[in-house]
Amino acid sequence: MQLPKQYVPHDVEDRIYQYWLENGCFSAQVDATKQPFCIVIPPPNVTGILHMGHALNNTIQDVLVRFKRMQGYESLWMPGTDHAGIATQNVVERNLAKQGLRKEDIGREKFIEKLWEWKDQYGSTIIGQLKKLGASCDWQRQRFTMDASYSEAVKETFVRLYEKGLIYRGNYIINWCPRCRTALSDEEAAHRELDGWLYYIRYPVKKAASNKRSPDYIVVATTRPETMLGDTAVAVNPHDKRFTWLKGATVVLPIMDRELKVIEDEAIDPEFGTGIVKVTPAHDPVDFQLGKKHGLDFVNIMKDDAVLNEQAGEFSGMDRFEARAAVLEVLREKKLIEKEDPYKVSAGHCYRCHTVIEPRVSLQWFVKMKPLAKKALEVVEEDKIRFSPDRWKKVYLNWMNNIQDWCISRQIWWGHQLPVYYCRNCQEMTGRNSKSQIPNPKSEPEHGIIVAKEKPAECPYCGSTELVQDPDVLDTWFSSWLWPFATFYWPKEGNKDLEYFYPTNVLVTASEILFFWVARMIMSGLEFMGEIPFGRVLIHGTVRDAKGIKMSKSLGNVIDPLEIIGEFGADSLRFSLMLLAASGSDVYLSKEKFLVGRNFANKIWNATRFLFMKLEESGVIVEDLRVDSLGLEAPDIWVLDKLNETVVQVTESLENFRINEVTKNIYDFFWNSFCDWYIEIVKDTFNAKTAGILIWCLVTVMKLLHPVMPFLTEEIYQLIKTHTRLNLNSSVMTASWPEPLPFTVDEASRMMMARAIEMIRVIRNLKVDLGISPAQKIVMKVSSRGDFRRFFEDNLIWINRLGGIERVEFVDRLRRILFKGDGVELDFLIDDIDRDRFMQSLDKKVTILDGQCDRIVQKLRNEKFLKNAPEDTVLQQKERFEQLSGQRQRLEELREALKG
RNA sequence: GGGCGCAUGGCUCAGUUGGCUAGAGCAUCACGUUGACAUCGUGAAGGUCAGAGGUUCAAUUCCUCUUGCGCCCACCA
Repeated sequence: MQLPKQYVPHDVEDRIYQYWLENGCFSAQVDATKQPFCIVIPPPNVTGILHMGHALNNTIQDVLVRFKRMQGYESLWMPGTDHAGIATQNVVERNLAKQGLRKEDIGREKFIEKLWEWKDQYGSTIIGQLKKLGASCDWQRQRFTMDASYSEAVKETFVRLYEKGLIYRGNYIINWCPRCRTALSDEEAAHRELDGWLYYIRYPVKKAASNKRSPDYIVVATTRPETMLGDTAVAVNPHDKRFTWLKGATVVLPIMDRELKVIEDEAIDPEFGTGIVKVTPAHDPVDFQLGKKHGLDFVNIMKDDAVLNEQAGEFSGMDRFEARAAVLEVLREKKLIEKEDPYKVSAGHCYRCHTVIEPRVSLQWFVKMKPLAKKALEVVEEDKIRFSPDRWKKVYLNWMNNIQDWCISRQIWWGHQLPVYYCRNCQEMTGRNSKSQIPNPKSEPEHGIIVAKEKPAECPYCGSTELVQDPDVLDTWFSSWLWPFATFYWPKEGNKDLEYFYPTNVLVTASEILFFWVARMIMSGLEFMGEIPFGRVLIHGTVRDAKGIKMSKSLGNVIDPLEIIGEFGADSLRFSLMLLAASGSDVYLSKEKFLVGRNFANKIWNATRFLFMKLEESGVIVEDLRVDSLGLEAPDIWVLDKLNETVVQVTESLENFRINEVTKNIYDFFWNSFCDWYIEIVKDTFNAKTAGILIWCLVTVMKLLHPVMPFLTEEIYQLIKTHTRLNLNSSVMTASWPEPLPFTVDEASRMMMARAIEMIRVIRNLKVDLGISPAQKIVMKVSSRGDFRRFFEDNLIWINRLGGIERVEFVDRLRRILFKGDGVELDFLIDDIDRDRFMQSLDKKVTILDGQCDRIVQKLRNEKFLKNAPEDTVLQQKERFEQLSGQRQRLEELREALKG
């Protein structure tokens, strides 16, 4: 069988993935004889298309899961998707808009139907893409956050929290997205700084309380002038002497001609603006607090699409930004604007559609977070849950300590409808933004509100059967936060899977959803399971483009992982990503970066191809490796020692989530030690012994590399089976993780190899320094004694080969010496050497050595160093000095000899 | 306003209790088709480890400050 000269991933990947699926390689079962290892996938949105962030996130997970599986754990990677309320609804709404329809035109039921249709058709796109990436998820367990069983869990938790008094309904100021027309949580409002203006507006003073003469007007500063239409007070700091006269005065709101109260509050910063604040309790979070505290009126001036309502008088019907301009115009006309300063305005933006958020008083449902946060703080403080990198611990604790109540009701249709029923008889079914805008928070259960998993037959308060379910749905994260246990069909009784796999082991995620998701999962796990949901949180960096800008579709700077897979293969993509993703640091990508992975895959492929060729050529049959009976020679021991070292390092790096070290170590061993040295060394002495070692190294590397490059390693593993008689596992992915081979390396042979390798480098260098073509084989005269002489002669074949040497003549003494090493002197049988060039290179080496020696001498002459430094260090430096000065001495002699 | 992170050859990064000659890959240059691989081989050049100060016998590494870049949090009207 002839293998192609280049590794062609397309021929391999789909076939192998299919093989894994058919053999149930990804499925995990409860197995009491094994330790479980479980990762739950951060469920991608059903609207999702695989991007580099996913590729990074999921490759890390796959590496860990595959590693643990090979280590003998019952390894489960739980997959699934998130219904992504707002995002998905937006997509389907857009599709509807193409037909000129709004969701209201077809009604809720029909619209939901359309959403499910869309989900069935496109919702698994990203799952297919994850398969392309090589993800070894247990697909039979795939879950969706709106599965019937999952909905049960959502309802269960809502009811439990409500019964515990941790869920309440109330009129509060919330973040409102006028485009999505829904409330958002604080986390969903992303603050961004924009260039804006600070307007100074004059408010006329009608009458002052004191008889003293007072100004005709006061000046307030605002960035959102249109909100003045909802002003019901002005406020000053009680200690601000400038405005004592204002106390008891009546201020008139321009345009609206409304009388405003004057209030005093410590919260007002006298330094800011004019020291007087306009207060708009219904449209500003701070003002809302002031309004509640001082019993102000709440005037809501906007409809749910941020168009001003009838409360806005002449501006009614205008969009908020139109109204801003219009209000300013009127004020300018009336000469009520004192000044306008350019100003950086920080405004919340909807994290789904990026529209500017409007703070707004609204009747919503909330979760009380402080009680849930308590334990979630403890488990992280006590390191029961550990973050990697650990700096995230601080970020987490800081957020958790300052946690605010969570607004969970959304005014959209796609999602889990609140398990809340209103009795028409007891509850007046007013609209959400009824005229009564005065906040009326009640944590006591209200009459006529029934919270239950199923619709009750009648109202428990009055017996009426006219019950209506709350039309709102829950925040998507209210279902996602149950992911680590709801995916195991919690709260079903006698749940063996849940018992076995929960708590899960590692959660791998980007820092962006630390608060949205990770923190909340910790709270929900503790609350509902009474146990942490995972022991480790691995936080990786953000994927950026070559300039360091975050990759995003809207910026058009994305590199499509599927395109990379198409061009270079999934393994190349994975390897390159893992190599670049140092733990927790951001990844800067450009297309060229994937060449490393592609080239490495190709290198492995060709080394394999070569080994198979040699096997066929020589007719050697490779059977299981028996190190003790092979009669290992120096290069064999050397390479197996390096291999052992690699096994240890790679295993340790994986245990510590340092995946970029894994790729580096394997790359280095395979390319340098194995290909550049060992294969070259044994090329001419290929026999049963070396074949065994070569194949053993290859098998071991395939295992070590399998978590990162699953396809290539499986393909080669299978090929090894057909080319040898090794007793291998059916698949590399279920093979056992490598252990270091049990043998000890004697220090002497290790030294011999190191010296031989060094000598070959010297010979190669000499050729360059002497102006000899590397292709030209030279005859070398050698004077060597003792062990190294013996080693030299024993290993002559490969030393000659790698040094480009025709033959070696051993002599007692050299007349001319080109190199003096430890126990060896060399000369080339060649007359016309480029003496100047050679001298030059010698000079340079001497200079470098001089510098190094000087530094050490300085240290060794320093009494304080000798006194204070540990003995080891001093000894080390002394040895080092011996070595360097020896080298220097020999170079000096060479120089003298050449001169003379 | 508070907190965090990063700054190492042209580029991307290693450098894990302070002490071997600060390493690698890519890019550059020179040479090379020696029976796998030009997606390759051999070799070379390239670094005041951002700046200043401090601790120490010794600092890329620890501390302080400065500068530059990035991120997160916050009720800066």
